[in-house]
Amino acid sequence: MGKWFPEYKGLDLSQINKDILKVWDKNDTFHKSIREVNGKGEFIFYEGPPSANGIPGIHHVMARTIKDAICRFKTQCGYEVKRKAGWDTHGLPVELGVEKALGITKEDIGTKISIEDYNKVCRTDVMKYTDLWEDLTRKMGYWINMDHPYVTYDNRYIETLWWLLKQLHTKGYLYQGYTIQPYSPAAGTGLSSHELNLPGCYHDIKDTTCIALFKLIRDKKSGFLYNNTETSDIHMMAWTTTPWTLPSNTALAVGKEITYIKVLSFNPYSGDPVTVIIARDLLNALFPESNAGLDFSEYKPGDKKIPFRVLGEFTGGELQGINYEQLIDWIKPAEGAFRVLTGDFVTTEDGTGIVHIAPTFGADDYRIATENGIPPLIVKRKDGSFSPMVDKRGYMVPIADLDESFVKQSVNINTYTGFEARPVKNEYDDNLSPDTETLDVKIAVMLKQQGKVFRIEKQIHSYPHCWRTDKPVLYYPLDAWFIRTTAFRDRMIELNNTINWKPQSTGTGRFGKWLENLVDWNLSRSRFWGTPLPIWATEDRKEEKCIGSAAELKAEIEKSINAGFMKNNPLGKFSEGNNSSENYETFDLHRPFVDDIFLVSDTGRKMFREPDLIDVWFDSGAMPYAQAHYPFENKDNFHEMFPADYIAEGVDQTRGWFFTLHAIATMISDSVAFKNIISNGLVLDKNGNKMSKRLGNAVDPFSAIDEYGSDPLRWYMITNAQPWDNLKFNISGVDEVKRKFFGTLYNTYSFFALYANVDNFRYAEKEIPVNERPEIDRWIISLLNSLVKEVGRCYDDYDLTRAGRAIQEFVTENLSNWYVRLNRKRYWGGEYDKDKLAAYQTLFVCLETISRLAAPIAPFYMDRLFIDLNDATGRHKENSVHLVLFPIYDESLIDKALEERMDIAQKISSMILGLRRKVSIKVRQPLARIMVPVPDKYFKEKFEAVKDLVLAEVNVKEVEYIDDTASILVKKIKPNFKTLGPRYGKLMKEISNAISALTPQEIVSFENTGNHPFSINSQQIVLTTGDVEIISEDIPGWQVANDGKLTVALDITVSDDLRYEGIAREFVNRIQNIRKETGFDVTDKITVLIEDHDFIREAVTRHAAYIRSQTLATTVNLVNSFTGNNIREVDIDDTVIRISVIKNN
RNA sequence: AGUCCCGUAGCUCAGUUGGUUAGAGCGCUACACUGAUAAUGUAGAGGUCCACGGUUCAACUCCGUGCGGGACUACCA
Repeated sequence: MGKWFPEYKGLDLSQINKDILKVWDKNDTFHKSIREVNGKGEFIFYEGPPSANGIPGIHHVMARTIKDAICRFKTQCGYEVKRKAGWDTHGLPVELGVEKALGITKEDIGTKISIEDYNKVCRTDVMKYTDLWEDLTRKMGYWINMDHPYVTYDNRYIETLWWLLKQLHTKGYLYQGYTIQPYSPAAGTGLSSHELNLPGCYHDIKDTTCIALFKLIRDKKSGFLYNNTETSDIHMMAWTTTPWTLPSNTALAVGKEITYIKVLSFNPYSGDPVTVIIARDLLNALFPESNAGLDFSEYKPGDKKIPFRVLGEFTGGELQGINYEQLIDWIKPAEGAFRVLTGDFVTTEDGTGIVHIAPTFGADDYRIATENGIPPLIVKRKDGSFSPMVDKRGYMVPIADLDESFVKQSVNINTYTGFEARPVKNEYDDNLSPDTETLDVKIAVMLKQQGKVFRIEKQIHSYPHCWRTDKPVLYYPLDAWFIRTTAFRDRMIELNNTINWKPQSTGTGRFGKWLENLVDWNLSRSRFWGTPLPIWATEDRKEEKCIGSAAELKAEIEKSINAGFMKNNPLGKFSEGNNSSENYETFDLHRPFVDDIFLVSDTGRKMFREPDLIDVWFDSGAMPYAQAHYPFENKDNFHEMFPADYIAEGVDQTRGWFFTLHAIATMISDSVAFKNIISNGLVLDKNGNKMSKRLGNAVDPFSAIDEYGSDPLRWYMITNAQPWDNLKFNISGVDEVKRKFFGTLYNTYSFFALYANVDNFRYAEKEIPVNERPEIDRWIISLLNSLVKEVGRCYDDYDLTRAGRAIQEFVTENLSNWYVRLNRKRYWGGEYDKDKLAAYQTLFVCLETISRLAAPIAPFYMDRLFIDLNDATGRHKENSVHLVLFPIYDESLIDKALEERMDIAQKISSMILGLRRKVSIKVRQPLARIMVPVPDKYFKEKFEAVKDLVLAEVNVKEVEYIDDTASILVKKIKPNFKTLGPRYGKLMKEISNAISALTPQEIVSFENTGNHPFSINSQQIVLTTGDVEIISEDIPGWQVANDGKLTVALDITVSDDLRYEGIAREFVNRIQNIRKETGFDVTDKITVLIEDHDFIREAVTRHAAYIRSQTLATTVNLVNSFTGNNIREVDIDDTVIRISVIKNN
């Protein structure tokens, strides 16, 4: 005898989770699933490596479900799905975590703790929650290959990174420059953006602002400006909140499309006439409209009201390229300075619409200056280095610090002397009292005396402060290494257009726009735990070397030893070509060890390593290469792992991992790194707030999985909202999924198993051809095939949400609530005949197909279901749903007409049930007939096919069609806007009114003749039946219900015959309940004795046979008195009857 | 500030090329049904489809401008 279909006491998804994990372990299911079928080939997935120094959260379950479901689906499609796990181990979060744990700050590293010890702590700390992560991976059913995960701190991983960097360096794409970064002069350190975002960093401070006047040089370019000027000079006005940057000014920026005007007026401080240029939109901010009419001749210096006159108008584009005189002549810059540029960041919201550019102190300034070849204002120091004219302590450079010949050439000692060695903000010098005149004020006053300023004002604005010292931050240029990503901008955009983004808008919008506005990638990080920059340079930076492999480094060190710069070779034990971890553990490429390596230049000079680390995003973005240790390994089969077919991460990775993957692949391989991508949104708490440990609203994935099992969690996350929408995570939603979807599916299976076991169904019989099965079987099979088609299409399109929703709808609505409900009687009792077999086969196939369709999203329960179905029948040789191929749909089994018929049946049934409820007649009480008006000629044919189902469902004897339309039906007519709208346009409103005004007679005649001519505004209009919708709304004297075109009427007369039958059904119901309460088995035979009573006598006598058949009773007798036990009292229509139900021996 | 996502019932979400009664589930209320029962059915209450403007015979749907929530990037005279 074959196995049974297992029957369960209840649905415990948490237990199933655990059981299935054991089964997978025992059968090694995951490894078996990594195979290809039918030569499908590989499907490559890249895992965005998590960092194991944090505890996994519920959002990781979300992201990983999305990853997992697609990979499982592709496995089911026959692909060999490659997916290597990895760990991200470098980076600031790790360091900050360690700093916190050790109670130290960045300054302590190298002093209180050695870099070596510090990095040692980082190395262990970063893996501290590895166990938790692996546990989550396992419990949530995330199938990823954990056998040999890549680890970014591994020397082999770093070696690939170095190789990649060398490729870029060789081609000139890796260069040193500087970048404007927030810097704390008081703490002597740069600040990261997150340090700037710490709460309380921004304070309001009061600054001196001024509008400076930049005198233009009259030449060919500017000549057109002077044609109607009364003054000999023309000035551009530029506003600044940091007058101390004015000495560093080397350019002015205007907006290309912005309109500027030339204004004649007086300098309010000197009283001299001036001609100035300002944006037209901002004219009245400086020159009040009310002063426009003032007489120039009456103006006296010192007057509050200053007359002005507009003399001309031009665009920013016309001003481009004009030269001006240096505003403050302390230090001369290199050639090419003092030019008007155009910049897209210039606005007319405040100031003058003209922006002063100091390339050494502003990010925008730096960028626009670089793009236009404008030199920054820098000074040469005694040690030969160059720096901005403000030093890192926040002081104007003292003349004494400067190179002597530079001073001779470029410094105006007379003018500079009063200002050198002053702090740019008083806070930087503890000896200065807060009310000391600031440098800003001093400069402003100086400009005022020289007539070079138009207005001086105090302004309050918010400004970032250093969180350690609480002193204002300085934006300061710091050395950094860059990758020239801008050189690849167009190619990156081109390649991006070939990527399938989900949602598309993230690709074209957020990511696409990011690429269009790309700047060079700042690779430098002044930290300790990370991949060191493999560049060595001589002290004067004239010569540099970029190292691309361990072997190369070893060889270079040998040269260095020969040159006498090193004593021994730290890579001495390393042997090239041996890729074992042992070989790669004989040295360490991290700091401080690399810092102690000195190389020799080609000219024999000593070279030092550049102290920076590289951005960790380079680590993760290089993962396609580095996980393979390319090109040191996998050189020939790299195409089998690159590019990825699919990746998925949170949308917050757009500028992170998504970008670095894309950039590196473009630069190194001229290829995309991934072909398809899902970027998901955030997981918020149920109120839409960000989850955080601090607020205590974070959901623990482990306890959620433990309570519900992973499947409901996964199902909820996928089906509740599209992945890219933020998910408001509510655990009650998980509970609902459990009850609604899994509960219903489990019930359906339980129902099937119960009867299949009774009848010993094992799917051993020959399959009954679908066209020989009953209508309702063909209907559910049709829907099932439609479902397979739809779900497959959705998965193929990376649309998990639609796939899951379609499956759920099918299971709960169609399979359970309609198919099983209507077919229950086919399974219990009766012969094991063809009809019953068809019922079993149909339901079995539905269940089995569902398990295969839903397996990617709910891998545990679906495998349970599949195994239970398959073990009893042995239909598949595979012992897991994850090893079986995705179902294939049969187009010929999809019958849309049949689906429509059943839709009619469902609607009419529910209308009749509604009517019964309205008049309070129980469904158990049979009724004689329903009447259905026939809306069109095909209707009768359609309804005949499903008539029996409807009648059985609503307990009515027969159906009567009403095709005679005129007499009893009350009709309603509605215009069909879709056909009429395009034809009549503006007349629609009146036509609509005319149609609703039709009398019943007119409607009838319209129906009979098939057209209805009439006129509106003397325009002739002819309606045909296609232009309107005629529905039968009411049948006077009947209980009637409507749903769209469908109408049904119910005859509610209860004759004696019907009443007797109703009573008999009441008895069946009571006896069934007694059977169940008493604990009889479903198959037990019984004897029923009913106390005789006038009210029920006729009913029981007439329908004894019916009662017997329904309740498995051998005898149903009326008696006057009882003996024996199990005597109950039942209430039938308020009459109490005693009844005895006894199991036969 | 820029870019992107979202805004439909108390809650979570559908709503397909614009077409006239805007749907589902949960929750609430009432009544039914029940040898699938931690289910199920029917009905009721609950909507200015964020606002305003435009296109159109017709806008939840298309366009524009705001407002609100969120994410990322950036911090500017």
